[in-house]
Amino acid sequence: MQEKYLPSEIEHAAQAQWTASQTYRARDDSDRPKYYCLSMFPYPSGRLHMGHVRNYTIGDVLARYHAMRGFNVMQPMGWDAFGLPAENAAIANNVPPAAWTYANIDHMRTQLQALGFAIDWSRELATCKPDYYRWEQWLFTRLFEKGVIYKKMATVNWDPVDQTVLANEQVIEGRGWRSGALVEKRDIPMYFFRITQYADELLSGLDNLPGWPERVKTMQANWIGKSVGVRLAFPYELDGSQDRLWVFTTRADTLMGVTFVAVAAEHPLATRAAQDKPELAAFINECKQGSVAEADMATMEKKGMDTGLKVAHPLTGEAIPVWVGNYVLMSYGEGAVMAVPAHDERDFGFAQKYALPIKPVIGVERETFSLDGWEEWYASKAGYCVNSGKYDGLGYEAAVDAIAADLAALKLGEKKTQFRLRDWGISRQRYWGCPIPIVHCDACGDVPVPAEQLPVVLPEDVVPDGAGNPLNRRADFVNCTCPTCGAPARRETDTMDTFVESSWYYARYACPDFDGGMLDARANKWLPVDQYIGGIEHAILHLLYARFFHKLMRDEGLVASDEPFVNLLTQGMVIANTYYRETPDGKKTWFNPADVVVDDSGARLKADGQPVIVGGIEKMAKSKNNGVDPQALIDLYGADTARLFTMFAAPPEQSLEWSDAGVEGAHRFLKRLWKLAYEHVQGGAVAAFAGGELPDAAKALRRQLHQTIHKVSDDIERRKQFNTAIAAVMELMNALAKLDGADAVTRSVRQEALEAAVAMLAPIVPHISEALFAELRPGVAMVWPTVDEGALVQDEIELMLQVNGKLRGQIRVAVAATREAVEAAALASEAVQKYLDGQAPKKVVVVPGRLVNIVV
RNA sequence: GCCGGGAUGGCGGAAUCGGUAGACGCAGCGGAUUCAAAAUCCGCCGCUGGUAACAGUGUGGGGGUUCGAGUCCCCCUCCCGGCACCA
Repeated sequence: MQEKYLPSEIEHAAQAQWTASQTYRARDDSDRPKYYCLSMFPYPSGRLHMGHVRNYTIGDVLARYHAMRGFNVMQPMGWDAFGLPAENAAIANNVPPAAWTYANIDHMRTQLQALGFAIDWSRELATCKPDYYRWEQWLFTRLFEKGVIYKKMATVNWDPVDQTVLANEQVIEGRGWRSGALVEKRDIPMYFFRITQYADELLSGLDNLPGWPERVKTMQANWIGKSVGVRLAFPYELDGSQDRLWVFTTRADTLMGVTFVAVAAEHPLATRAAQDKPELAAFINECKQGSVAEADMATMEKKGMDTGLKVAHPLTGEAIPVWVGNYVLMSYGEGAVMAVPAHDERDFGFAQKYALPIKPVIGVERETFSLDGWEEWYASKAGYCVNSGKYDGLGYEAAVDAIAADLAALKLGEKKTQFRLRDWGISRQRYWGCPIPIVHCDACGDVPVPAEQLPVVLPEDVVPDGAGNPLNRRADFVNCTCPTCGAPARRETDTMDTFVESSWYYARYACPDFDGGMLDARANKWLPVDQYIGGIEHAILHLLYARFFHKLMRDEGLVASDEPFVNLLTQGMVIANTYYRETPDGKKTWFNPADVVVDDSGARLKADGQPVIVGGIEKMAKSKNNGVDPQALIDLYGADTARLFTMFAAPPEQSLEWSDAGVEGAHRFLKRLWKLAYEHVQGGAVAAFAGGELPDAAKALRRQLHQTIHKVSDDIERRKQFNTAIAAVMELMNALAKLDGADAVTRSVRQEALEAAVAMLAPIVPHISEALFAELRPGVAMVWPTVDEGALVQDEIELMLQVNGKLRGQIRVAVAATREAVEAAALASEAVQKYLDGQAPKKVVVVPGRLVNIVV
C-alpha cells in the first residue's frame, strides 16, 4: 500500500477500470429492482460551474448509495443543446452554433468524467441531433392533428433597429441589448400547446406527489392559479350595432361598486376609440413600448386614458366609462377588467390618480369606510354587501350566487372557473432550435410534415448575425413542396422553445437508440424516474412542462404512468458575486469572480488593477459570467476532494454562496483517512470484529460506529442531507484516531470501523474509498454496512437538569429508571437543591431520555 | 408588484417531533516537532463581566403562546429564486 494519498493516481486508475468493465451500464434485463436516478441535463455553455458539480454530485451520491443497496441503477447524462447562448456565441465569434455546441459538449463530457460520476454513457443524447428531435417533430404533427397544438397571435418583444424578436433576457431597461433601441410589443402568429386543457389534472396531480417538496407544489399550484369567479358582460352600442364587453372577476360581490372598466391597449374597443381620438392613439402607442415580461408590466407606473366610450352596467344599466389601462394584459382573461376602486388596491390607486369615483359596497362590522383605513379591509371576503340594493346584507358567497343568478337570467354572465395558467407558446423566431414541422401552402394552409418525411433537418453550417432568423434566408431550407397537393410551398422557419426538448428527454434515456418510434417498451420498464435532482429555479416552468408532456405521451399511448418524477430534490442555487463595467452607451461587460480582487478599497480587475462595479450576488450563469470553474479545484486536490467539499459545504436544498475557504479541510480529512488506514494495514491482516467481550474503550467506539452507520444511512436515504452524514463520519474518524491498543481484539474493532467508514464514504468519494477498501479487504466487494443493534445498548444515560427552563446541571441515571426515580434523583441533586432553597417545586416536567425541568 | 424560500459565532454550517444552541469543518490564537519553513500532532476559541469557580446575555428586528422557542403564531426588515423568449 502507498503511504501517501495520491488522488490523481488513484482517480485515473479507478476511472479507467470503471470504463473498461462498464461498471455503470444500466441493465435493461436485470431482475433486481430498478432505481432511475436523473439529474437535470446541462446546457453545454462551455465549462462546468460549481452548480453543475453540486447537482451531479448529489445525483451520484444517491445513485451509488442505491447501487450499494442492490438496486439496478440507471444514471444517464445528455445535453440540452439548443438555445440562445449558442447564437450569442456565434454572433460574437463568427462560429456556427452547431460547431460551438459540439466543442462545448466534448469539453464538458471530459470534465464530468474526471469527476468520476457513475454515469451510463452509452445512453448519452444531445437534443440538437436529428435522431432525437425527429421524434419531437413527430409528436408535434400528431398533436397538431389532434388540436392539442394550434396557432394564434401572441405578443413578443420587437427590436425595431435590429428587426428581430428579443428574449426577455435581451431587453435591458426597456431597450434592445445590442441596438439600444426602445423595445416595442408586436403581435405575430405562433403555435401553442393547449396546456390549459390539462390545468385541472396538473393541479390535482400534485396531491399524488408525496415525494416532491411542498414549496415546489405550492409554487406550481399558485402558477396554475385556479379561481372560481364570474364571467360577465357590459352591453354597449357602437357604430349602430349592439355588442358586449366581457370581463372575468373573482369578486362579483363587488359588482355594484364598479365605477369604470379598463381594457388592454390592444383591445378592439381601444383600437376603435383611437380612430376618433388622436391622443388616445398616441397613448396606445406608448403602451406598446417596453417588454412583455410580467415583472416589468407589474412594476411599471399604472397609466390610463379615457376612451370616451361608455358601456352599460349589466344590472343597473348605469353608464360606465371605458378606460385603456397599461396594466391590463390582452393575453390574460378577456383583456378587460371591471374596476372597483373601493375594494381593489390597484383600482384604488388608478381611481385616485385620475379622480374616478370610489363607491364602497362592502361593509365590515364596527368599521365605516374611509379612504385612510381602506387597506385593512378592501380585499376582505369577510364583509357583507352595502349600498347594493337588493343584495344588501349578503355575505361573499351568497352575494356572488345571487348576482351570478341574476346575470344568468339576463344572459349577461355565468359562473366560471378560470386558470391563471396560459397556453404554452412554443414558436421562436430563432435559428438554433428544433424546426417546427409545418409547411405553408397557399392552397392547403398549414400542413404538418408527414412522418415518413421527418426529420426536418436543421442545417448546421449557419452563422446567425443577430438580425432576424437566418433560416429565412436559406432558400434550400425554405423552399419545398406541399405534402398534400405537391405545389411549391414554404417551410416554417420558426423553431421550438427549448423547453420542449427538455420536457421528454428523461423518457428517451430508456431507449436512446430506438429508431422505430419516440419510445419503446423499455420506457415503461424504467419510468417513472425514481429520483430527479435539479435546481430550484426550475420549480415551475421546466417541471410543469415535463409533467404536461408526460400526460401528452400517456394519452398517445407512449407511457403508462401519470407523472414523470416520483421523488424530486430541488437543489439550492450556487450563487456568486457579479462584477461589471459599463461602456459610455450603457452596455455592460461582465467579469468572472476569478479575475477580480476584492479588498477594503473595493473590487478591481486583476488584469489592469482598475475598479469594477459590484453587481450583487446571483445564481451562477453564463449571462453574468459569474460561474466558478471547478477545474482548478480538481487539478489541485482531485475529484474526491471537490465532491466531498461540495457536499460538506451546505445541505443540498439550501442556496450556497460560493467560497472555496474550507476546501483544505476536506482534503485534510481524506489524507487523515488514508493515514489511518495505512497505519492499520501496516499492522497486518485482521478480520473485522465478529463478537465477544471488549475493553470499555473499544466497546464505546463500536457503539459510536453503529450509531454512525444508523445516522449516515438515514441522512442519505431519507433526509438527503449529506453534510451531516460527512460530519458524523469525521467524528467517528476522530474517535478512531484516539483509540489506543494493538491487541488483536482492538485491531479487529479498528478493522470493522475502517471498513464501514470507507464504505459509507464511497458514494461521496468513490475513488479513494475503492482504493482503501481494496487494501482493507482485498478481493471483496464493498457493500453498505449494517447496524449491529447489540452494539447500541447502553446502561446509563445523562439527563439535563433545568430550573425554570434554564440549564443548571446534569445527572446520570439508569436507562431503565422510572419517572419517579428520575424525578427523585433530579430533586436530590446539588444543582437543583441550590435553586430550590428549601421550598417545594411548583411543577416537575420529565422528558424521558432528555431532561428534567423544575419550576419553582 | 405577485408567488416561493432564507437569515444561527470572524466564516460555511449543526440542533431530524417544542427539550443541552453552536456538532463537524474553515479561519484565528497558544504549544509540540523542525536549523527554519511547509506538513503533521495537542490545546483554546459566541459575546460581556470575573484570575477563576461562575454569573449574565445570545439564533435578522418587534410582539405573543409555552414549564421550556433557533424551531409554533402575528407584524416588520433585508437577501435569494421564479414571473411564461436565459436555461
